[in-house]
Amino acid sequence: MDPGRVVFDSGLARLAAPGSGGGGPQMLLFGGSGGASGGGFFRGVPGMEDGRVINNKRPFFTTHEELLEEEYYDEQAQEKKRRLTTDQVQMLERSFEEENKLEPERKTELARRLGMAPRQVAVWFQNRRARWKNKQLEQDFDRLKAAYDALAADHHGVLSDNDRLRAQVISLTDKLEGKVTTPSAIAAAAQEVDQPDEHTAGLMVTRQHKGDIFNGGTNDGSSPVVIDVAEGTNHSGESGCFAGDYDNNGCAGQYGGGALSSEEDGGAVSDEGCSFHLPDAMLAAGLVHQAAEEEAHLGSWNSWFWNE
DNA sequence: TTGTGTTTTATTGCCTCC
DNA sequence: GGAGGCAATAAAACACAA
Repeated sequence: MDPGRVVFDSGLARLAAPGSGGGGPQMLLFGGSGGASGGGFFRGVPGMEDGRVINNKRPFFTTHEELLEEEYYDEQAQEKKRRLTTDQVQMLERSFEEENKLEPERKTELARRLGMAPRQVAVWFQNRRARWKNKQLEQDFDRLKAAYDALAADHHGVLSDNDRLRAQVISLTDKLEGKVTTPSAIAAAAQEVDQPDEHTAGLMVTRQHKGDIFNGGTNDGSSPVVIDVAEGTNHSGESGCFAGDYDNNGCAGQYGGGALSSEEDGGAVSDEGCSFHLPDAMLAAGLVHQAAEEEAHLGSWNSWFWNE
């Protein structure tokens, strides 16, 4: 094709009707603003004047065969870019929805039907995949954020439960004020307090005592599970809900360290002269455990406890 | 009209696969 | 080694508020 030849006629009209026959004059990029931004087709395009090539630059409209020449395309790349028409974009979008990867045959066919260079089609798909990926990432982020928010709300609920249970502990402590020094009294106190709700029970089941003292060694699941309040831990190695809440130094606090020392501390109980209070069923259970250890020193009351 | 932010088109360089 | 994909980026086109 003569480099100086410019085809004006139906270039845009054909673009407005994609697929309306191939082989005719096609539009390539560059060439001013084809519509939205106003101005003539060739406004501001170097080498063009009244639609005529006035130097050795190629025209904006050319044949399909030339569109397929990458060399020609590269040559044109030095000029201004222009946006694809609405129809071109729509068709590309439809094609992208069918398959977001572009096989060579499809690329060639799309380029032919849209009057674009194959490389242009490839670039469009590349950029479209990038936009699609970004959108996916945004959606993933939104989903994760929603999940996080739900978890945070749930966590807030747990904290509220925690506060409520603390208040319950204080209330029950008041009710159960008084010296409790014997295993039978402890057991009675434990029975007096409210049955723990599901949440409290969950908190209580924090550790299966190895070598359960009540059963003489093995824990078959039927024996009491105790919480180690003396260490102020939740038995996962971290400070738990009640960590630091109870004075574990000496007997001054509600729970004297000696009185509630766990078997990890050696199990030896030295609560002489100390008195302590039972806050609720949970802690009473801890005291039951503790008292049992005391009894272990004095002699076995295991059978007594379970047969009581 | 102009400044500024966003979107779109295109390039570059690197990587992977055949 | 060539083809194709992707991330990063440039730059033109576009949108919009002041």
